[in-house]
Amino acid sequence: MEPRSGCPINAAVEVLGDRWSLLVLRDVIFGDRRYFRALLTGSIEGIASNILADRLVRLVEAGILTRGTAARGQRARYSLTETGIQTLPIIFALGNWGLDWRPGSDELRSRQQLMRDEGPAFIEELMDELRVRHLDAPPKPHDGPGPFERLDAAYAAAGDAASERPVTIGGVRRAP
Amino acid sequence: MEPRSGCPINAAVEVLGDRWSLLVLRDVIFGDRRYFRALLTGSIEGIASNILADRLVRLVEAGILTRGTAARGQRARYSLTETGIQTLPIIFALGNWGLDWRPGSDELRSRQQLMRDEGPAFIEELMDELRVRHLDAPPKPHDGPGPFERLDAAYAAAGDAASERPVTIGGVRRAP
DNA sequence: TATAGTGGTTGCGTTCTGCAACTACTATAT
DNA sequence: ATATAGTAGTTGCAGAACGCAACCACTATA
Repeated sequence: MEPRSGCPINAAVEVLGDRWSLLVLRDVIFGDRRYFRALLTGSIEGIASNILADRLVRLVEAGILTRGTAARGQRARYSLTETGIQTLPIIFALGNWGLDWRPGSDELRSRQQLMRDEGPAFIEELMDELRVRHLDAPPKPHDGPGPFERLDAAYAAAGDAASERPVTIGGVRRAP
Repeated sequence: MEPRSGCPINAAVEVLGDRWSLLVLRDVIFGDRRYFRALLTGSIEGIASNILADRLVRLVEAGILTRGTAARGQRARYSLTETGIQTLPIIFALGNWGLDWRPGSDELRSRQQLMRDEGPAFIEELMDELRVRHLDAPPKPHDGPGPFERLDAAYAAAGDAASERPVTIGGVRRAP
């Protein structure tokens, strides 16, 4: 994989510029999916197992993920490196653009909306929390829920609202 | 091109997640390359003509570029839309990551370095200038050189420095 | 009338992607 | 001991995307 040029934008595109790598990272970061099966079955876009296997190898080779030592057939845990944690601003920028200029579902858009509303400090907070989860950094004390808890709460609220609306009759919630 | 999911990150990846689209946009934005031949011959990564033609069609379809009306064999000028201008933060984030975590050449890295050093306001300044160039927005008055002139100067200085160093003898510049 | 320049298109071989089935191993329950 | 479920992948194969070189249709200039 010799680089096509010395441009830093190209250097990033060569590693991350395909239809799956950034989605795998998204699921590792926001979904806290650390195992092959979790990434495979949890992917809303439906990644194929051979593609996932290939991307995990590439991301490890690029120094974005590390793979815990595990023999074949054993649970192998993937962790973000600092290099991987630093892809969050890229994912954030992509999500903001998608939110503004592409269609999408309300549930999934709510997470991006919250991140943007909270401002740049929130991204730093998320990255700090990723260092705790993936790099064994000492936890920082928050008052109140952590950044990922707030994201999950926003997502759950939007999901409930979206699934409630069509099955609510006379203000009474019905079974889905 | 039905979306694989309603996630805004995925929505952006579906449009921009390949090995060429963002590099074409980089050349339109930073190199001010507006014509097919300029993009083709100016590409440092060496894009093929059929790939470039395909990407221009896709970027126009996605509402990122517009194509000036021109018959076959006539110069057709491509312009950024507001949607296209708003990809700058994505390109900026990718470049920052590439600068930090991937190797590259000093000349090409200097532009990214300057953008980062100047801070977020500089990105806004660049986007404003793109609106002038591509959307016929009224020019904003600056004192001193515009943002792209500053970038080009940084690039030229780094390029000179890189090519000067080995051919400078006794402090006197020699012909390359 | 020729030459250079415009924006592409066409063949053709290579690489990447995606689906389904399968492999090899471990852990747990019977 | 044997069956079952769960782990992380691998393999085969077909179709799509990519990349190189050559070519096309048109315009402007000499």
